[in-house]
Amino acid sequence: MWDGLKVNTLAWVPARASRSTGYAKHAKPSGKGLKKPVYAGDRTGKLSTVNVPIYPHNTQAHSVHVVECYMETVVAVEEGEGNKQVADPVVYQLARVVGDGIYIPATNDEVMNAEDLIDHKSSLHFVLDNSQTAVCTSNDDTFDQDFMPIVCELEDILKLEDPSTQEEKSDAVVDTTVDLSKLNPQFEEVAPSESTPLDQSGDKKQADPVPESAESEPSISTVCDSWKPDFSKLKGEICLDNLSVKELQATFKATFGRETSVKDKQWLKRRISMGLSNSCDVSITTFNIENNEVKKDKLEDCNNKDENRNKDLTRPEGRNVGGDDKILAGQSQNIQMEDHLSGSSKNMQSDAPKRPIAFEDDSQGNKRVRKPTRRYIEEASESDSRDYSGRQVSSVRSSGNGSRTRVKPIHNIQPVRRPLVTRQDSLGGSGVEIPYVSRIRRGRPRENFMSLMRFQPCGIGMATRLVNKAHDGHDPQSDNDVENQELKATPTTKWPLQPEPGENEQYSEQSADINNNSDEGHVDSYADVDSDENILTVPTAKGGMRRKHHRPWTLSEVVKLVEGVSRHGAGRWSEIKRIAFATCPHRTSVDLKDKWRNLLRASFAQLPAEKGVQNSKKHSSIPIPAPILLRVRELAEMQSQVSPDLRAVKFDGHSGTGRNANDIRSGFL
DNA sequence: CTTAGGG
DNA sequence: CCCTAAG
Repeated sequence: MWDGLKVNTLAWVPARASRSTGYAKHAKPSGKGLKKPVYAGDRTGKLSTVNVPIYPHNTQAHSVHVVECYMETVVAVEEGEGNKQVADPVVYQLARVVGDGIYIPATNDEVMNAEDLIDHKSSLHFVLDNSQTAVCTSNDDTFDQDFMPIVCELEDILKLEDPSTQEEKSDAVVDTTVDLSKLNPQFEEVAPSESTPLDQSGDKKQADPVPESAESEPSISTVCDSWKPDFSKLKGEICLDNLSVKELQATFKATFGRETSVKDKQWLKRRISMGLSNSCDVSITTFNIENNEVKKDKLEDCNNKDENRNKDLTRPEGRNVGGDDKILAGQSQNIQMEDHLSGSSKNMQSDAPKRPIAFEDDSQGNKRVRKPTRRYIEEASESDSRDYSGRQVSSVRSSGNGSRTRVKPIHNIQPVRRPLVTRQDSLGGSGVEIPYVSRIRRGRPRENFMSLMRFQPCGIGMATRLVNKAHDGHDPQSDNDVENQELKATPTTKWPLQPEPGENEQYSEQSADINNNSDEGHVDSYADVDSDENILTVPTAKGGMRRKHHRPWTLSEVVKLVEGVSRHGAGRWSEIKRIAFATCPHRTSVDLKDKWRNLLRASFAQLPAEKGVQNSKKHSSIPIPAPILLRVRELAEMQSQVSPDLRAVKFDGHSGTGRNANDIRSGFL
């Protein structure tokens, strides 16, 4: 058990949290140096804790609370430490041991099946790995130290890679993949055994809050069967069943952002539904708490499972078990509720005075006021005093020192090589050229980029390519010798066998391509895009130009985002980033915010039409399925972040009033 | 460092 | 996406 990891086993391994927030901070509890392994949940429902030993200091059991569970990641906090640990969840990812301490990110199938098999806890147990040293040859000390996988010994998982054989597997194995509920503790109580969600909305409320492990278990495939049509019933009308292989492939692409050559309908459907189920199987807290009673919001979740959430509040164990908000919000939620219940609306009152007086009367649109940005001032001023341009800018830059750490050193290093790079000032068409100083490095700072990606399925591909790229033509802005060296120096061999780079998303064509010997070789049309350094633009197929490191959002990313917002509330971007996007080193919290903003627009823009599964725009970006947009809209309304005019279109009375329980940061928007 | 907004 | 201001 302590002899390290068996080859071909799956393990939950700590993942780096994010590049923006940093691993050490969140995943490495100070002082302890080691993170606790975690187990994701079991079928009996309530389980959100598990006892695991902690290596190497002792083998004493430790409890961990699973607070979040996404497809490939599990987030947990140490149990019983309440307050301080809530802020420090640890993210674990499923990985496979391929030998000699080499890990590769779990494939999609593995993830799915692990989720599935995890339910049958009899069939798995966890062991701690003491073979860190073998595993971690990295230079990243935190990595070495922190590596502590838990293993699910599930050999059979390995056999599930072949889509063609999957079809022959028992339904129990194959079809449950959609039912994330089993993996995520918070879902345990909400999985309806049958009946379509749309129908449930009424009864579910009064439904007996008995754990349905007993009922739902035998009907796994029922759930699934009913789920698919259900999904098609959603206003979005995605009906995977009716789609041809071609269409399924298209949907797959839309969902995961890449093509697939798999022709297996079942396989495609599974994958797509899984990509989407993240959003639609998820229960959302859409209720308001008023006067000590839970009032369901008018808004309905995709599957209307939220009703079940109400039960959580009345159920005794609910508080202890609740998967998401309840734990994450944790203690503060109690406070929140106090506020709500006491009717003192402390939030509002205490917040209001703090607000600048100028905002007082701006009941709705109290957006932050911004004075003109420095850039704007600069550019504006430069447009009429061109001879200053050089010095002015640079002086301003240097005055803003500290915050621009990524610019300054570069200047110091290579001041001469870029004597005068200029860009066209777009301001007012004046055509003034101004120094390009501020654009030297567009990418975000790459703090330990490589080590960061080591555990990121989504990063591997990029990493590999980065290394390759390090040799080819330096772009004009190759002021990054340091980085390049770093890249070359760092052996990208941590997950060497991962032929499936991509974006960590819920796909893995690995199996497919291997088995089909597929014609379509290039699976990864997007991953290249983000090879960083290439700052400029690349020609796209349509002749347009696209920014080089623009990485289109995949549907599943969108789904994750939406889900994240639903859990943590819009605005908690770093939180969402850390938890839901732990496996996506790109996508900073800012990105999330931006994307959400776009989704918001999209969701309301689409309102009038209210038709069309996938807006048949010729947008090169992926179309957002209507159900998702719908949910975005719901969340937006829920969190009263709909702009007034848009809101007018939708609801009438319910606009700015009710702050729901989900809106933890009520009083400020 | 994080969030909000403008570009 | 990028950038910056404001906390």
